[in-house]
Amino acid sequence: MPKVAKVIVDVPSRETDRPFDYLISESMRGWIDVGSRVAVPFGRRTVQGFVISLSDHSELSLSRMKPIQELLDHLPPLPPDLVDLAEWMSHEYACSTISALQVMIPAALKGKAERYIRYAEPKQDTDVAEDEPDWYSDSLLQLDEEKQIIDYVKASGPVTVAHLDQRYPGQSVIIKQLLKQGILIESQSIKDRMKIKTVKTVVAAVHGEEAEQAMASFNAQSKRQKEILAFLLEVEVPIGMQELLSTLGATAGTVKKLAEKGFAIIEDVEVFRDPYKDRRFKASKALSLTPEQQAAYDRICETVDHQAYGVFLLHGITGSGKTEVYLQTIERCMQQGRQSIVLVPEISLTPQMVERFKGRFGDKVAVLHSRLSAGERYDEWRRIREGQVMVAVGARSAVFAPFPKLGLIVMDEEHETSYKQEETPKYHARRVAVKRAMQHDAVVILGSATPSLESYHAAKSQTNESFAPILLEMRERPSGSQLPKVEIVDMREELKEGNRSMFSRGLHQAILDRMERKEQAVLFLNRRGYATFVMCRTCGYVAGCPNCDISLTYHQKSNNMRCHYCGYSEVAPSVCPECGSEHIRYFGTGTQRVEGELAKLFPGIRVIRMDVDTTSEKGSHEKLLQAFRDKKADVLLGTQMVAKGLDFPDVTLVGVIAADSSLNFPDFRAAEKTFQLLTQVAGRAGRHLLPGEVFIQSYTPDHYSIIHASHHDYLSFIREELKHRRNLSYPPYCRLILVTLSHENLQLVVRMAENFTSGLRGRAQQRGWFGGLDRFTSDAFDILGPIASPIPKIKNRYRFQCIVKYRGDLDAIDLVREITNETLEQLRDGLLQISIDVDPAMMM
DNA sequence: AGCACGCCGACT
DNA sequence: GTCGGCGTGCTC
Repeated sequence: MPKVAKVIVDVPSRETDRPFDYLISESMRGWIDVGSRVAVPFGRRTVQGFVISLSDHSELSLSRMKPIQELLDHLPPLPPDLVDLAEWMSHEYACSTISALQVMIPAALKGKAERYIRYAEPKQDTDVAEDEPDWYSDSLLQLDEEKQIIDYVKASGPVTVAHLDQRYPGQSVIIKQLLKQGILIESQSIKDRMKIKTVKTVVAAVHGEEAEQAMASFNAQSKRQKEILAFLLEVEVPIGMQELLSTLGATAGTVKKLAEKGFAIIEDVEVFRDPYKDRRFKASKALSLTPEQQAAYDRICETVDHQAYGVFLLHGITGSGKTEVYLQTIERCMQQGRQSIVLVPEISLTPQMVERFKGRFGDKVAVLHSRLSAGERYDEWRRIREGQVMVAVGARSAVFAPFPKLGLIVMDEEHETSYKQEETPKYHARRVAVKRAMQHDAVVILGSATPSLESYHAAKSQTNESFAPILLEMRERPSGSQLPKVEIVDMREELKEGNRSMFSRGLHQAILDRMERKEQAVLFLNRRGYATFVMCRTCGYVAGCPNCDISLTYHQKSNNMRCHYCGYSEVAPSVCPECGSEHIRYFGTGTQRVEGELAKLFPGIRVIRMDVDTTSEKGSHEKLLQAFRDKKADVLLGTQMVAKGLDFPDVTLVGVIAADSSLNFPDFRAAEKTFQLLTQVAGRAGRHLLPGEVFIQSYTPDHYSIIHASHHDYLSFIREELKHRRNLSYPPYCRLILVTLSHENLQLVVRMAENFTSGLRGRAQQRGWFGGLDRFTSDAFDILGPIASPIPKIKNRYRFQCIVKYRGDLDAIDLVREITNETLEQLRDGLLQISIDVDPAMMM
């Protein structure tokens, strides 16, 4: 039996990001496992840690090792495969192992040390006894207080430091002294943030003849007890204390008496907080599949039935019934005794979505989402860990659901950027899902109407560099309904003809029509963030970087425009360099402005506005949508968030105010994002009985992303976009790492950023990464920057960034990490922060 | 991250 | 002369 445990301690620092060896005491052997959560002494405090492996040996001598102090859970919170996955993540995303482990478990298990104080029983022949005169000789006043504290601790047993501080305020000095003298002793143990909720249950402890004897033993006075026992004998199974008391009108004292006599047993039983306890879910049965659905399902099942690893990219237009394919594949897995994970973007984890899974699989489903309380989340997670459910539905982090026999991971809307975590560890759930599927010989289904370029390219090229999904297509809607007609409106024409408003005449008229017909409209303002770009309203010209082909960001203070990839900058023009028009200015419209304009142009119009301001409150998101569903408004006006997962029967008009604002967002994915957004929006209208109409307003109406979106033509779009990416060498033709350095001192951070890039460049040169080695461009490795970050200062810290471009087969992550460590060592002031973002979703 | 050890300024 | 400032180094 192993005596040594390698433990990753919960101390977030670079120096402690490695295993520490601990002895497993005799009594704990056999209980400690890989994935166990333990309390260990670390320095002079106690911290939480995770066992990542067991061993019989250690580099350290026995005497230098400390024993594990405490085992914190009955069942290790992490199965071994997740421990392996955490180590993989720490390499792939250049994050600490502890941060990877922490993201896998619910917040409730993030235990912190609590300090306890108890009285040290004086031993007859120790120094403590001899020291006594010493501390008795202090001033009488203090002596009195000391005595009080000692007596209190003696009487009440171990108490927390916090409690003692509260009871004897301002006397921490005395307590410290007593600790120093060894009269009081301090200990620490890990306390979870959340307690397991229990409920008292009662069950009869006697049966048959015994029970008869017991029943006979009651006298007139103990009539109540007799009643209770009779009841318990009848129900046989344990019954909740509350239920027992209320049905019989008895009191807890009576039941306790019965238990004391040994006739009944009162037990604490764990209960699970069920967030969907009061909801009724309409049971649903498997629908019959269309030929397309059937073909996809059959192909996937082939792999599922072999219990082999496989990734499928299910490309199906909006309304083609992808969810039904997921549901039936999950069913198939379940029949084989294997569990499934369903990942959905947080924003579409709506009650309707949950209903589909609960309706089909009932209480075999656990749901994990951010709106749950920490306790509810913890309980749902435990139902997974303890094998009580077969399906986990949730956002990004549900990819870590600790199932024993994982058979399937479904990732719906796989192109969504919310699958990339923006905080450390900055993982992408898609990559993690693929990795987990490999570990488990499981299947991944990536579903989307507009697959990401990464996934589509991987499927087409079948270079198994990262993963090579099998492409499955679904082009029809089971309902047979047609995709709506999309009209592109050229806003330059509108301006030319004297319409300076933000609504084209066509859209204006369409809104009036809906108000008259009592139908509804969704207006969509696809503005992302604050970044402003410079655009000509006459000809649609947008100032872009000559090197990077992304829009330049306008800076008001200096009146210049900059590229936040490579640092190129030029003065903002006052007339359009293309057509000479003076209608050139920075561009950006807020939802409030649109709302004001609507009120002005359409008297009496009822608008629900949905943006970060109106949805910051918990639950407000759903409330607003419900209000709109109840027809409390004519128009729903919002940003991205209105585009997803919405399905309103009375919406017959969708308007995109300005497709340009997302198209010219300074990011190489701007066109892709625009296409996805527009396709999604276009798919929203007219899904029901009423035919739908879509207006897309733009100053660059001939851009391929707008044209192809209007024809619902994914293939043409992706061909064109892939060509662009290849020409400029952006993903999926290379990989990127975004490195951001920050410090309060501007000069310092500039210098360190330069040191970092030159260090990186030098080392890459040594490895021969520069030069004409690769397939598409001149270099296999390139560094852009350093330049000021798009947000150059956050919380008084100046930020500089650089972008590392590299061919996927180079271990650039390792090199970046190495140089990061060296840079941090150059300036050991603890104030320099370097953040590494592998495969960044947003380059900000 | 904490926490202690360790070596230089303004106070009883 | 001491309290305490935070630089530096370590935690199995």
